[in-house]
Amino acid sequence: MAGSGHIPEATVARLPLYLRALDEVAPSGQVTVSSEELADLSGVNAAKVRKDLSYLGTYGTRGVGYELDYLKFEIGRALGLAHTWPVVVCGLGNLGRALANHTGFTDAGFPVAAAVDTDLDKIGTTIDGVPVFAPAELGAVVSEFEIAIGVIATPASAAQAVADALVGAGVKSIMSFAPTVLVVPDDVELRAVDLATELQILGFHLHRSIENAET
Amino acid sequence: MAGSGHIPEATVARLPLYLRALDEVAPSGQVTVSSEELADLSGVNAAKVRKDLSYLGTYGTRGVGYELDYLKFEIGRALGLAHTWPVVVCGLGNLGRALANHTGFTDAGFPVAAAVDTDLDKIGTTIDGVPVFAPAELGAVVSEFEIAIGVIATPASAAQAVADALVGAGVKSIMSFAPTVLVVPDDVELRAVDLATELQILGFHLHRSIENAET
DNA sequence: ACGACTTTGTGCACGGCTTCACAATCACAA
DNA sequence: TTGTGATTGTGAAGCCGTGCACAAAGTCGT
Ligand SMILES: NC(=O)c1ccc[n+]([C@@H]2O[C@H](COP(=O)([O-])OP(=O)(O)OC[C@H]3O[C@@H](n4cnc5c(N)ncnc54)[C@H](O)[C@@H]3O)[C@@H](O)[C@H]2O)c1
Ligand SMILES: NC(=O)c1ccc[n+]([C@@H]2O[C@H](COP(=O)([O-])OP(=O)(O)OC[C@H]3O[C@@H](n4cnc5c(N)ncnc54)[C@H](O)[C@@H]3O)[C@@H](O)[C@H]2O)c1
Repeated sequence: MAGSGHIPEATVARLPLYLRALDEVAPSGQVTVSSEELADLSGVNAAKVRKDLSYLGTYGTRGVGYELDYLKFEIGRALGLAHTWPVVVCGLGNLGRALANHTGFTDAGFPVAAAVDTDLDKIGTTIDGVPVFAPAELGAVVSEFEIAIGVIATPASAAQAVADALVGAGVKSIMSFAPTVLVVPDDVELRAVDLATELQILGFHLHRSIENAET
Repeated sequence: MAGSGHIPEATVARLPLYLRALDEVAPSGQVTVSSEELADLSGVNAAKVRKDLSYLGTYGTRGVGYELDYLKFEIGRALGLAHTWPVVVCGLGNLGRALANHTGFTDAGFPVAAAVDTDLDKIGTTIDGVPVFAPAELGAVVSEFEIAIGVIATPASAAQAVADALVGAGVKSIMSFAPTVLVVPDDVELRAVDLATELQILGFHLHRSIENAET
């Protein structure tokens, strides 16, 4: 079964974890991995690992496990890892600079090729090897650097306008750090990373455990 | 029904969104909000909003909507927002500094009270108003500042050791940015924010839409 | 060649989340 | 007081993801 059919979203979200786990095993010279081992390394259930991999059409060998190199290749292919997707960072403030300076993204195939900011002092300069442009130049930047992904790291008040500009420039994938609801067309993939919300969820659990302790 | 019973995790994750949406409405002088309006502002389905709010035991008025101030109070109470939860940032590199310098966390009730780092040049100094300590001092720091949440922004290779140290110091909530699997006891709440994985998920969709276009 | 052992692939049942649809309920005007 | 219009609260159905459990299928030692 399985094969190149539809891959569930939950599975897609775990594929990068498997890939990372495999990279940790590789140096050991090991040739195969069992679903159990992969499960331990990636922090998920072994049955889930097997079901996930079955969606790729990747077959392991019963009694042995999965061939390491082949599995890495298959997961990488499913994720489209052969391609590199250049990123533009919008808003080079505290967070934007940290992102631009991060080498891990380039290593994963997502080089930060350019940035845009409204700050006149930054426009025209190169920060951490990343050239900075004015927002008005976004369209040209997207074509020039073949930008595939836009990262929004501006204040929340500017986020929707930046998102609109990215969409207008033809960008189909956006990752936003701005704590606000963004509206984008259906064919644009939006992932919102909301750190304050993450903290509030932690706060909720802290709060509740205290309440329960008092009871 | 409902009341102070168990609140589903999915609902908890949306409560901060509602709170943010309500803060946007407040200045308008409006007294009540309908579930529909709240749904638009927070980007979720109206029925979901009503069901979520019903878990809080917060009752709106049929034909009218929810009283704004009362709703804000109730959601805030459910999230434990009365309390402030001091945070320690572990690893003051690119990302750690951005986090430490971010005012939004303090505003939301999560002040960055202290940081730890192995860099001898940083230990003993104050960066962006945050005092920096050596990892060995973590236990003392946690008691001294009544730390409730630990944020891990060290290289992945050090993340598990830092997590262990946080757990050892009695911290029950951890937010990690390190791209690695962390193991913590059951009574410790761990939220892993993996930006490279987020990008890879976007990459997957880009990859697939290209594939489909070719077919 | 064969049996013992290992590990995969998946059918199935379960639980949680989402969404629809609508009766119940309230405000308010006449 | 009664009718009208609006909006909530929730039962029920459907969907998706999880995890168990086990037959199928391979390896390996003898
Ligand atoms: N710093 C953090 O650790 C952190 C944490 C969580 C969330 N965030 C969110 O990330 C976003 C950025 O945070 P920050 O701390 O880097 O803010 P910042 O104020 O340091 O930086 C914002 C940058 O965006 C630029 N900018 C403003 N309007 C712009 C526009 N229209 N187009 C392009 N650039 C524009 C500014 O010039 C500035 O350089 C905010 O929405 C913030 O809430 C930040
Ligand atoms: N910078 C980013 O935008 C970004 C994006 C995604 C993920 N991350 C992840 O976040 C983490 C931090 O990234 P960064 O760019 O800030 O790295 P960095 O190298 O700039 O900073 C790491 C900091 O941690 C300190 N450190 C090292 N070992 C430590 C220990 N045992 N205890 C305390 N402090 C220690 C170092 O002295 C340094 O200051 C990494 O795991 C990285 O993969 C970063």
